[in-house]
Amino acid sequence: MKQQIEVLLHAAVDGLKEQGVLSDDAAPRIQLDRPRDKSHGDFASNLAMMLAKPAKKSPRELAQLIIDAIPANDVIAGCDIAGPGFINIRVNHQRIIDQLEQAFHDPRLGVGSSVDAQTIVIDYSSPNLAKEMHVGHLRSTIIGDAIARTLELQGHQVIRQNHVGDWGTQFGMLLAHMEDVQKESADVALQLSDLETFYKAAKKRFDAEPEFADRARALVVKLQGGDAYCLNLWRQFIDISLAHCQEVYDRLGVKLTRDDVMAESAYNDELHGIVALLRDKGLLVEDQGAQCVFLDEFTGKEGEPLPIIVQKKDGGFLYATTDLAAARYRAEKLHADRAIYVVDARQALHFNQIFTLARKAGLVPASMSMEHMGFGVVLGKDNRPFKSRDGGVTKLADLLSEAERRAGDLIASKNTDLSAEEQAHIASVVGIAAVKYADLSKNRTSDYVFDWDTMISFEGNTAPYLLYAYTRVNSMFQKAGLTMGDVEGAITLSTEQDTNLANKLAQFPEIITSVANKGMPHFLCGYLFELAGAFSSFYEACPILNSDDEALKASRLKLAALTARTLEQGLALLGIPVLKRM
RNA sequence: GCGCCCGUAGCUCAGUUGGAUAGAGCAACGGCCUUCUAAGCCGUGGGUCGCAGGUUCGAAUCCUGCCGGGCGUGCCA
Repeated sequence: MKQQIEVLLHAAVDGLKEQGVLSDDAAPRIQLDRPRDKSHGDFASNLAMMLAKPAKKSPRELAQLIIDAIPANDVIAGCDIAGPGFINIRVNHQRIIDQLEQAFHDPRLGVGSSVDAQTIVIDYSSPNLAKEMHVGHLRSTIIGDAIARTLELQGHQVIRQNHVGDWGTQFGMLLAHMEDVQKESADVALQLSDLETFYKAAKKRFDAEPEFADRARALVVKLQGGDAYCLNLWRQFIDISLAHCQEVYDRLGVKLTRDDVMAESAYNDELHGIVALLRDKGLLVEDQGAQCVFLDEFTGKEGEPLPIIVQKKDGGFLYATTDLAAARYRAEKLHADRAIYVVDARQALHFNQIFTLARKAGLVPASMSMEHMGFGVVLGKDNRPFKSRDGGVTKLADLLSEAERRAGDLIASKNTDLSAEEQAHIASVVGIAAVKYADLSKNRTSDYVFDWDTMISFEGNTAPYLLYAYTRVNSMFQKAGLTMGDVEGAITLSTEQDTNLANKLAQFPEIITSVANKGMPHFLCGYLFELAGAFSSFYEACPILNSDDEALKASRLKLAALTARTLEQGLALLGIPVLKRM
C-alpha cells in the first residue's frame, strides 16, 4: 500500500520534470508518513515543501501541481493540502480490504512478495565456551535470532553463524584442571555440568599455584601445536560446553543448532595466510615486534595512526585476524550479499577497522555489505551492570528459571480453572517470553534496564499483554466452534474501531521491511502492541459473536482471525510461541 | 588526551531519511463487568526534549560550544 503510493508520487515528480516544473536533477527521497492524527489522512508527504525552493514555487502551489500530476489510480481516494504544504492522502478503503483478503489467503500474510532474495549471513550469540552463558549473551542471542527469522520470512537465504570462542590462552588452565579431575577419576562430565564453578576453580588454581600455571601455559602450546592428547581433552570440553549452550537455546526458543556453529578455531589454518596476504598487499607494518596494519581512516590523538594488530610479537594471532578470515569465508564460501554482526556496541571500533581492512585487502568484494548491529548493556534497576544477588554474573540458565518461577507465582495468584500442568506450561512460556520481549522491545542501540516487575506485568507493552490478546481471539473462535482459516464473507469497515484495526493489520508488511533493513526488532514490538491495542478497543466496542447481522459478524470474525494470525506470526519472528489459553 | 554513544513526563521507554499541538506504558486520579476472558476498555492530570548559540519556512532530530553519564583507545575477545 505504502509502496504503491510511493510509486505514484515518483510518477508525479517525473511528470512535473517533463513539464519543466521541476528540474531534471531533482531526485527527492519520497517521504511518506502515517500521521498520528487521523485528520491528516492515511498518509502524508512533505514532498512539496522539500521541492518548493528549487522549483521557485510556494509549497502549497507545488503541492497542488504534484496532486494534479499523480497518475490515475484506484489506491488514492483523495488528497488535501494542509498546513504549510503537506499533502494528505486518503486511501481507498476497498484497497485496504483487498490487501487484507490477500493476506488472509497467504501463509506469509502478504510479506515478502516484492523483495529480491539475498544470501544473508548473520553472526549472533557467539558465546565464549570457556564459561557458561550469562546475561551478557542474552541480547546478541535473541536480537540476532529475531532479525534472522524476519529475514527468512522475507524469503532471503539466511545463514546463521555462531562464532563461538573455543580457542585461546584460557583453555590452557581449563585443560590442566580437567586433566587433574580425570586423574582423580572423578566424573568430568559431572564436574563440567556447572561450567561456571569449574572455570572459577581453574582460575583460582592458575592464580595461586605457579606449577599449575606453568602446566596450563604448556598445554596451550601443545594444543596449538596439534597434540593429539590435548586436542582430545579440548574436544571433550567444547562438546560439553556446546551442549550447555544448546540447552539455553532450546529453552529460549532460539533456532541455533550445532550446524550453525562456526567456531573461532575453524579459521586457525587460515591465519598465517591472512597475514601473508596483508603483507603481499603492502599493508603490513612491523611495529614493536607485532605485525600491524595502519589505516589512514583510524587515527588516535594528534593524528597518530591506530594499529590493527594481526599477529603478536610471540607469533600468536588475535581476534582481528580471525575476524578477517571469517569475513573472507562469508564472502567467498558462503557468497553473502549481506554480512550482519550482532555484537556488543563496544566493539564498534573493532568492526569498523575490520570492515575497512577486509575491503581494502580484497578479502571481501565491494558488493557485500557488512553491518555491525551493535547493542547496549543490560543494567540492573540501580543503573549498574546487571548482577546477581551475590554480585556475580548471572547465569542465563538461572535467569530463565527465575523468570519461569515469577510468572508461575503470578499465574497462581489469579483464580483460574487451569490444571497444574497447564499452569506450569503457561508459566514457562510467559516467563521466557517476558524476558525476551522486554529486551526486544527496546531500541537495541541503547543500554536497557532489566526489571522483573515491569516485564512480567500484564499491563503495557509486554509479552503477557500480547499473549493475552491472542488468547481472547482464540477463545472466541473456540466458543463459536470455528477455525480461523474458514471464515467466509467480505470485510466491511463500518465503525472507527473496525477501520483502525484494518489499517493496523495492513501495515504488517511495511513493518517487516523496516525491521529487516535496519535490524530493529523493537519496531515490530511497537507494532504488535499497537495491533493488540487496536484489537482490544475493537473487541470492547464491536460485538462479534453476539451480532445479529451475519455479514457484519463474518467481517469481524475475519478481522479477528487476521489479528490472531498477525500476532502469532509477529511473535514467532521474536521467537515467542502463542498460548491457546491463559 | 583522542574517538564513539547517550541525556525526552516521577519511573521505564518510543519518536524512522528534519515536519503539523513531542507520544506510549507504569505510577496517580475518575469511570465501565446480567452480553464474546475486566490479565481488559474509556477518560483526566503530568514535559523550558541537559544548557547556550547557529542553520532552516520548520529542530528532540543537523552544526558548534559547554555541563553531566557510559564505553572504547597496541599485542584479551
